[in-house]
Amino acid sequence: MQVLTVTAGISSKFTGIIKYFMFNPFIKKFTTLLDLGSRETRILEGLQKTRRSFPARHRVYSAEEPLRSTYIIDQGWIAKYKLLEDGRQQIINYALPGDMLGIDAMVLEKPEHSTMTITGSTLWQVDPERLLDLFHESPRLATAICWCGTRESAIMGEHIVRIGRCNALESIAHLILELHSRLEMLGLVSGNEFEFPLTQDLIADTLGLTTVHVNRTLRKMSGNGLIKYSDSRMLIPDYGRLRLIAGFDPAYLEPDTKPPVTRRYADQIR
Amino acid sequence: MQVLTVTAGISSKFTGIIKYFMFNPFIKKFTTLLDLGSRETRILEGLQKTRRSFPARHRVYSAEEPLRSTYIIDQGWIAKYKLLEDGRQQIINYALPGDMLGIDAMVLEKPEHSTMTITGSTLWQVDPERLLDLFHESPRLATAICWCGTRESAIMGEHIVRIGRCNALESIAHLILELHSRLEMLGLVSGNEFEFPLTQDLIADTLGLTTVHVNRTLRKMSGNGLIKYSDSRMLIPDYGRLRLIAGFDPAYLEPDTKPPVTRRYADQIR
DNA sequence: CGGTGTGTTGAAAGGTGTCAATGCTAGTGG
DNA sequence: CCACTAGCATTGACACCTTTCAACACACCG
Repeated sequence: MQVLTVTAGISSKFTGIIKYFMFNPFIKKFTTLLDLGSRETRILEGLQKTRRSFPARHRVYSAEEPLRSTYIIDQGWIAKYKLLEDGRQQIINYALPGDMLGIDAMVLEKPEHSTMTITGSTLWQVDPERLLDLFHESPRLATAICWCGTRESAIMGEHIVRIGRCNALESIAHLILELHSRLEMLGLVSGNEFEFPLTQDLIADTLGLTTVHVNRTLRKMSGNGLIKYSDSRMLIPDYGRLRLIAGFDPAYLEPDTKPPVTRRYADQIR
Repeated sequence: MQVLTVTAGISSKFTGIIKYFMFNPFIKKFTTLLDLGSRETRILEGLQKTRRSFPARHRVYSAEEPLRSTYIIDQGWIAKYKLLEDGRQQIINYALPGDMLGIDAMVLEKPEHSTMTITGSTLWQVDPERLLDLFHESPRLATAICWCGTRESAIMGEHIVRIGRCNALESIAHLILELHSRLEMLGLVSGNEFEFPLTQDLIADTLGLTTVHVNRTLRKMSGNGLIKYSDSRMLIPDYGRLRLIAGFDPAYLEPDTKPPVTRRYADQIR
């Protein structure tokens, strides 16, 4: 549990900076896109000031109230969702360690969605005005943050396709595979098995289905040996077969190795 | 048709800069968020170099091929969509005058979706590396571009809700009202009536329905006096009633007047 | 003039939702 | 240690929204 004791902004005198990278999913994400100079690393670390913990099933912020903070997820699963007046609920997206939450706060008074923790979670609370500062201090990091937005849009786009044009089996399979890929990038998958804290209720609200139908589909998938699912853990016995059913291609989750942003201004690494 | 003859980067000596703002949906969009200095205006104008026209139902770029350009829409409707292997199609989003297309190109080799024109359209073609330059030249504009991304995410979020949790009637109503609001901001609505070039086929691919069902629902809506729809024109006789059915609130389309981004660094207007 | 794209309608099939009841497990408090 | 509750998973029967398949009308266009 040494990870948990790492302090924000810790000097590299105390902890090898490389080691810190490996343990901090937020900075690690940036290094997959850009080579970071030490000044840039310091700026990113500087964002991570206040650390807050939330229990499972706890609202982080609500679409009803003004949002004065941005967050960076250190650990835990968070759902962004919207509520309809009659109680219907739709989950828009999931945020995992390293993801940012509520960047909206930079340009909007109220967020476009509400958020709740799925599991117990710890977040870095960031002042949105500090984020604006970052845009002025390091244009390279600004583009990287834009990339985070682009990636999230890509995820939402896939989400739209699976809700709109896939049946229950396909869309559940696709959701499982997406989360699998994202967790794998975080080093949270071992042997195609991973923590999967979503209840059937949540899956239903994610894919626009009912709990009952999710249950039936999940049972069928278990029966067919497509998944093994119990005790909040998911196992994918035959990745290829599941992938085929879902029509899943993880490309939209992975950063390109050679986009313009990595080439241009590469000499300004600081 | 004077609008069409305005040249990019035109000097304010020739055309009052205010007038130019009013005619250019891209720059106009920025002015709703930020007060622009003349240098910033020049940077934005500088982006709009090559102007290209496309006929209706024409692909602008495809998810299969590398994307080397970003676009700014001057006029026309463009659909972002994805194709599944078996031919199913899902429209992710619509882009209207003033919107940007393919910002992905800044950070990705291949775009996350394909695009096609709905109507005949004219676009400004922008070099994505020039966009990167913009991040370095004007952090304020960079944040504004981020805001464009945030707004698009908000639109996609609403889209997810209407596909996932709304029935055909609700989601069609919601789509109509969203487009109505967006067109209204562009000054393209007169008396709750507006050009509506979507075929029932396209509506179906947008909302994850079938053409047949869209047709039936649309007929029912016409029968109830909810809409008047013919000849590519849409009329909303009773806005309040349609709004109620759709559960529509245009807040997610409108920029806040006082977000942090407009306050901080306001002294750096140049 | 025929072809193509779009809109329209009917009948039947099917996926998904609704309602309702039950079982199971973990946690709580007495 | 045992009721008791809350949350989640599971199942059956039935209704309904939506799809599928098929056919036809209409306008536009080369």
